[in-house]
Amino acid sequence: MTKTLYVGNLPWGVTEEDLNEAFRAVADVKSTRVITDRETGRSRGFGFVEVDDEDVERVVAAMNGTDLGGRQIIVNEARPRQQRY
DNA sequence: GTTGAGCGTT
Repeated sequence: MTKTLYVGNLPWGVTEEDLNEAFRAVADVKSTRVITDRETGRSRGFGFVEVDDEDVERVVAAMNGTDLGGRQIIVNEARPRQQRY
């Protein structure tokens, strides 16, 4: 099973490859997704990383607050997509 | 060519 991680506070130039390279050092990254603006195509400055659910806590502990592309990224378990508070 | 808290596309 896999779980999704929310990755925020990203620099504008960061890509899925950057996330993959950064997170693959800590866990087996299933997939990465950087949210880009649907209309303009520019990065929104955050993304999602999918890893094995048993690795989620380790990845958060290892990557949250670390530097990526010059900024300290925010790593946390993502919320369900449908629910919107 | 810009921006800076946030939670993604069917």
